[in-house]
This record gives sequence, C-alpha cells and structure tokens, in this order.
Amino acid sequence: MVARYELIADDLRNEIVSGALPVGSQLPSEAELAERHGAARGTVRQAVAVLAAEGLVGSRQGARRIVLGRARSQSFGELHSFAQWARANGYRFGGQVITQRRRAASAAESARLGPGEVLEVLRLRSLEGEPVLLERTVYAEWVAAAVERIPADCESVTEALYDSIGLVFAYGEHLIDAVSAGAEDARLLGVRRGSPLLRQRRVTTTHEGRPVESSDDRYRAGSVTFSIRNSIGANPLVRQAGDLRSGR
Amino acid sequence: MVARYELIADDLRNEIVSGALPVGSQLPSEAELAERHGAARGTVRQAVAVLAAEGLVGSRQGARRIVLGRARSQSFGELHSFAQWARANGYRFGGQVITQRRRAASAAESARLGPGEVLEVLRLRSLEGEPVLLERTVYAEWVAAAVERIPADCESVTEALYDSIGLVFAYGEHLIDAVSAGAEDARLLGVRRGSPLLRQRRVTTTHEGRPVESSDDRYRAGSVTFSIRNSIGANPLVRQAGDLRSGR
DNA sequence: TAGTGGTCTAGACCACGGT
DNA sequence: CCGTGGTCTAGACCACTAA
Repeated sequence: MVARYELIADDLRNEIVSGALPVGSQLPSEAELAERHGAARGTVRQAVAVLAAEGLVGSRQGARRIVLGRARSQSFGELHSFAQWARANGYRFGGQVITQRRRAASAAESARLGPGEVLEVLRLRSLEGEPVLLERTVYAEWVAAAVERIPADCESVTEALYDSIGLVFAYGEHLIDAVSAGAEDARLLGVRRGSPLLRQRRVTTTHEGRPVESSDDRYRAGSVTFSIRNSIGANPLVRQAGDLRSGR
Repeated sequence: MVARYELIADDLRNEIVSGALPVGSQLPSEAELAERHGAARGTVRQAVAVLAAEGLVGSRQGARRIVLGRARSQSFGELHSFAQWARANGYRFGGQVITQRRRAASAAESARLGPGEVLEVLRLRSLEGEPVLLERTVYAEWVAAAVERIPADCESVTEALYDSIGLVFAYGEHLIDAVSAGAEDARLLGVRRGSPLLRQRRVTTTHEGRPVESSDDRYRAGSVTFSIRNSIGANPLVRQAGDLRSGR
C-alpha cells in the first residue's frame, strides 16, 4: 500500500531530478497541486514535507516554495549498511572478516549494549576493488550467535541478520570525526601510519529501542564523503566539542 | 506567536530531558496527549513529529512511540555558525582574519555563487584558547562589501552580516570528510603537516535560494565531532563516494 | 490587497502490534 | 480483538510576502 502523499512526492521529485523544475525555481502552490492530484491540501502538505526533509525544497510563510537542489537523499539503510549504500549506487564492493572473538563487555559497552558477553568483529570492506573501510563492530550478546553463523565473506551483514532472525536495524546514532591511522588501520587499509581517516562511530537499535551493535568504522581519506543539506528549522546534524577542557 | 504544537513539543521534550520519560519508555498515546492539552489529534501529531525530527522519539504503526535519546539537537544556526554553536554550549571562543582579498571567481565558484568577483577570506577560530578551526570562505560579490566592513577580530560573522544588511543564512549543503593538513593548515592550527583534519565544505544560501558563500572549514582532529541521530524513514545524512573510479 | 504557506479542528477509515 | 499510529478529508483562520 503506497500512500497518496508518497505518489505526489514522487511526482514532484521526478520533476526536480529531471530538471523540469530547475534549482531556484518555484513549486506550484499547494492549492494547484491539490487540484492537479485531486487531493486535499493536507495531503499535498505531507508530500512537500517529504521533499523538505530530503533537502530538495525550502519554504517560507507567504512565499512560494523553491527548489534547493537535485540530489536525492538515500535511505537510512544506505547510511547504516555499507552494502546497501554501495549497491544502490552501483559500486562493486566486498567484505571480509579479519578477526572475530567473544569476550566480556567493558563497562562502557555494558552501558551501551547491556551486560554480559559481546562479540567483537573486525571487517575490511572494499569498494571498486580497493580497501576503503575498516569496521570494528561489537555486537550485543543476544545477536552474537546469529552473527557467528554468517560467512566470513558475506556481502551484507545487515541483510544476513534480517534473513536469519528477522532483525531490523531501525534507529542509529552516529558520531563523525577524523583520526590518525594506527598500525593495524594502516596495514589493512594500505595507507601510511598517521594518515587521516574519516571515523564514524555508531550505536544501532531495533524498533523497540533494544541496542544491537556499537561500531567504530574508519574510511580511507578520499574514499567517501558524508553529505547533508539543512535549513533553518531543521536540525539533523550537530557539532560536538572534543576533549578541550580540562577535567573532561 | 508561538504555535500550539511547539508548546506541546516543548512539554514532551522537557519530560524527556528531565528523565521523567526515560530512554526506552513509551510516550502517552496521541489520544491521551490530545485530551491532556485540549488539542486536536493533528496538532499533537505535529508536536511529536518535531521530536521525531530531533531524533528524540521513534514511532511505528500500531505501537506506542518510544523515547530514543535525551540529547537535544541544536539549531541550524549552530551548525552554520561557529560562534552561535560555541556560545550556545558555553565555550570560550574567538576568531581572527588572517588574509582577505578580492579576486575573479573561478569557473567552479561562478557556478556556485554566480559570476563576477569574489571575496576570499582566511579565518582562524579558537575554542577554549586553542586554535581549532581554519575557515577558507569565498563570498559572492553582492555581500563582499558588507564582509569587508566587518572587523578582523569579529566573533560572529553571521551575526555581523545580519545586523549590517539583514542577511539571513537559511539553507546550507555540507560535505564532510577527512584530509591531511597542508603546510598552511599545519602552521596555523599548530599541528604537524599530514596530520588528520576534519573537513566541512559548505555552500549557504538565503531564503530566496540566492548563494551567499562557499567555504572549506578544517577542524583539528579531536576538537569537534559531528553527531547525527536517524531512523528508518528519515534520511538527513548521505554517504558519497570519492574519486575511486577512473574517469571521475 | 490578493495569494501563499502555517496552524488547527473534527471527523473518518485503514494497517499494524500486542493481547 | 482493541488500541495504536498512519493516512486523508474539508473546512477555517491567521501570518506573511509580494505586487
């Protein structure tokens, strides 16, 4: 069942992506869109809210909406899963488990994932034949067994876990910064020690808010970029200070 | 004039931040919230949509909404403006123009900012007394004169431009990656050449979609982190590949 | 001042989750 | 099965922009 407002949003998005509504141009008014699609105004507003959330259009009270950009945002799955992202963008990609072991959870890990044992997995992912990403992932005890059953060269861990135990990654928190490559990072990614890496730390939970995994992912510099489009009134991304003040 | 749904959202947000609604707990149903505030259900849905956009609550059809986190997202202004962010978080901060000059726009700059001259400014920003951010900003010709009137040690360029010509930065696109410090970066930020920097490139426009500036901001590693909370169905952040394939 | 988007209401039906 | 959130309607009034 596809919602009416999704169809209207698709329609408008196609006009933007195709260039029929160029960047900087005005969208039709809500009244006109409502008449064109035979829908109520509220439904049209839901549709343009989708486009606004994608960063494609902006709006201000009293004036027509304008087109801000043509790039289509990808889904949560594509941010969460390297495989889903790479596939959606037509890249050749691969993955290989380097090491995998169970151990007791540290205090910090207990706080994030719950008490007990954790499963620590080191995975190297490649894009277009080159190693680009080193994932150090810690899984909560309740998914550890399912993760251990996954082949070492599995393309998509996310999909494997969905197929095997119906696990859906629903919410994530991500911290993005830059770090120096350590000895292991450098060896596996094929860069010099101390060279820059883009780091994405994340904690992911299920629909119910149950923590699944905590990960430290490091990208070779130049291999990927994170992109965000925002506006006054929208605030998806936040800047946080590091360890600047004494006592922190 | 504060909207009704904003008041309801504030109310719920306070309960979350104060811990009255702990992380993982369920929100009251829409019907109950509507009755409690004497509002229609649609208004209540607007309120919880605000919290969902902030990443504080998640929802799924058929089940109660749950609390995902307590951290309050900051505003667009705080992502856009170093000064607004630093002030909102209680940091001591400063800024100093290093160099500033007018020149002809390159082809890429003309495409982003419009044709003609541009004003190129190199600014060093400090946090808690330490240099942490080097901004290389290129302003469009129509704001160049106003920027040139700003004192070299101005704390907040964003606010200065609002006060002087009423300019409001409304929309921004940001690209985040990691790079090596060049000679100039290293000297001004007080790090070694080749050490990692977190880079944020951005293009900002007015409400009308008119481009104002394009900037390359580089943070010393460890000084700041970007944070994002997302969910299935929300997609503020996007990953993009770099220069991996031949011919790109 | 006319047109536009922002807010709000009161109701309806449906899809899904949990019991 | 009931309660929940998701979708949709038809209308109203207001705040703001632009001519």
